[in-house]
Amino acid sequence: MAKERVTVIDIARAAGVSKSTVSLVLQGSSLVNEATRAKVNAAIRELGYVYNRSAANLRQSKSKIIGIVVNDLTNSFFAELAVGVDAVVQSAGFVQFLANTSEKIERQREVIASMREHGVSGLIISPARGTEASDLAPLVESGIPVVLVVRDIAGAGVSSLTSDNHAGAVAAVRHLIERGHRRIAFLGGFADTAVFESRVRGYRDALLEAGLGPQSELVIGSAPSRAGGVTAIEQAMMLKERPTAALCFNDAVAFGVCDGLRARRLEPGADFAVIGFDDVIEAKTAVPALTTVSVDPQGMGERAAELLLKQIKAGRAEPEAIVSSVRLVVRQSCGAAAERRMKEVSS
Amino acid sequence: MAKERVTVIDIARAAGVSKSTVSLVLQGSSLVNEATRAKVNAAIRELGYVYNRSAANLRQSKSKIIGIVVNDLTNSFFAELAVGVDAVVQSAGFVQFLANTSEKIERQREVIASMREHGVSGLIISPARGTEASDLAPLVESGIPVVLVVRDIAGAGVSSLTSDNHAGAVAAVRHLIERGHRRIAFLGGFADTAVFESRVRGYRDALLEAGLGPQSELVIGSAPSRAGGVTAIEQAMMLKERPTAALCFNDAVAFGVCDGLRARRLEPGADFAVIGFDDVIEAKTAVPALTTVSVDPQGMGERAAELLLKQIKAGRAEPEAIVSSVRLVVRQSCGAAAERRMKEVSS
DNA sequence: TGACGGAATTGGAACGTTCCAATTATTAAG
DNA sequence: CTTAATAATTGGAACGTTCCAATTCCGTCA
Repeated sequence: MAKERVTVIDIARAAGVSKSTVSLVLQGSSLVNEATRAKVNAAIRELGYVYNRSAANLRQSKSKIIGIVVNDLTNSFFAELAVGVDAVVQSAGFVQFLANTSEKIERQREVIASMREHGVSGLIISPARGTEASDLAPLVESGIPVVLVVRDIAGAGVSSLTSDNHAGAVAAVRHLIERGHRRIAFLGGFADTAVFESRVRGYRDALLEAGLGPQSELVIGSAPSRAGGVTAIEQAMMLKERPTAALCFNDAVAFGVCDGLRARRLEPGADFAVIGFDDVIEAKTAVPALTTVSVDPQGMGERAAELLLKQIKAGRAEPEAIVSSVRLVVRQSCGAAAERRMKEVSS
Repeated sequence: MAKERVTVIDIARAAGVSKSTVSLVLQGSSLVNEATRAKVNAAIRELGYVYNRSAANLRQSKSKIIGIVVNDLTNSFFAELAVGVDAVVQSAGFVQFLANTSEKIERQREVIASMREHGVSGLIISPARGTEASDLAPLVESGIPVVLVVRDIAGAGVSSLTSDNHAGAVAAVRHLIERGHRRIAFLGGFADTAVFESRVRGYRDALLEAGLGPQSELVIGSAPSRAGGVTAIEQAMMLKERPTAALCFNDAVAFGVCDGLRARRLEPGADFAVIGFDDVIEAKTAVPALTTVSVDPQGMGERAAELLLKQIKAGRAEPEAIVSSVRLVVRQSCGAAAERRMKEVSS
């Protein structure tokens, strides 16, 4: 029962042609006669041939693999990003090699090395916290196209695709100010990331623009998770002057903030306004539906993949830094929808 | 700047040894002298050599890749499963090839074919809805070790790792009955899956055991998502005789049910008892914390990977069907924790 | 000194594909 | 019927590694 591997040579023999012809058929070449193509395909089915990509890769010294490395797959933002990438990558005839680093630089180094050994033709990386340009240097020198996504790294010399975090935060805070809020917190996230930095900067700028001084005690970091959101809002509610609204680092934190609010018998959307960031799928269906800055992770994954494929096709391309625009999606959790409904009725 | 690929031969030349010796070093063979090993390693670093796995795979006709195909990566249950697999697989020196089928049989066929072409040494599959034994036949005939996870497929002739859905459902429903509930609903999930079938069977058996007749109108299917949970509970509340408690198909549905309850000004845990299934990470931190049947997706991923690695090592092993036990984790959403606290105080 | 044995090293063949240049078959034109 | 042009097919080399059998090295013992 231990079957020998069937190779192009076996197919060739069965179909009465040469291995070169079989190879041509495999590649869908137009050079081969329709009748022989049929014969060959029949033999392939007959013998249960499976293509050996290792051999092909070796010969052509290139593969149809693209690698994607994410820092936290259990965060649904990144899971969605990955499925976005997968969708376009596979429809371009590539296959995706996905690795999760759990924010560990060392693990990231390993998986990138492993991907290079497998001869990926390109890499999409959402770098782990603390990744520096020097960590990526050997990779970019090798000339493999790389697209950094979500988190950019200064001086890395590769393309990047990030969201306009600053503008998103500004829009969210302006909206809260319009709704009459004066004490607005920024909750969650690790302070040492570029994403955090730009979102907080947007938050500060919007506050300043409205003449509301910098309220440093209202910026409260935490793990960027649901649990982190709970602790952040608890901390915020310990202040003598409590906030009445919060912009959260991401949607997971925002959900945690809602949880923490309810634990204190406060209803998010009614008693306290909360705005998230990212617009993960659950944001729409949660109760109250989450007002959030839509980043469209899946769409970002798709665009990153397209950018990468373009670079692969073009050979060596100039690195470009794309910042994709975001928009505020107003739902219930900031209390705005209700007010607007009233306004619509009264006008 | 276009660099030539550096190969073992270049290393050999630089280190003044033969390519065979370099190969030995690469494989960590004990045959090679410590001094030469050092020389070779120095040359490897010096020239920036990167191992070509395609060539190695071709020669040895085996790879260090294991494939994992899941039916829905955006569901955090499966994302966690994947990270569990990744953890053990990578510490065994393998690398993970992850693909998402989005429940599409056709896509599943493609990714499995692609993985075979890449010469994976084993496959962990959480099959798409409607997958039949015949879909997997060519794969299992090829002798590649396969472990089915989460969803078993009758007659496939491969190992499987599932959770004890029946026992979990029985435990959950018994708990609700003990708490005094008499009208208990089963909410969410697609009726044509084996997982649904066994959970509902457990639900029915527990009801029967307590002399509560079959309450067929209380079994309400829906998409196994948060949005699905909202619609299911809405439907349940339209009945003339409303339920007072529900066992949900999974945690996502349970969260949706909580949302739907709140939309009707009912507080989950106080006014209505809800129990989930799976115990995803958010279950613990949600408010109210979700009572749920713990399936430990990450642990399941780890066990599936271990099972697969064992089979790969053993060559051809007898297929085994493992059903991993589950346990009811009582938190707040079923109202039990509060009662118990009262009891503890009074006793 | 020579023979022996274990440790370390080595050249060449092989893995299954693709590419290239060359060959053969077919058709069209004169 | 010959020649040219085009279409279809082909054998062999090459890709970078590992494996095998063979060889060299070196110290030890008689």
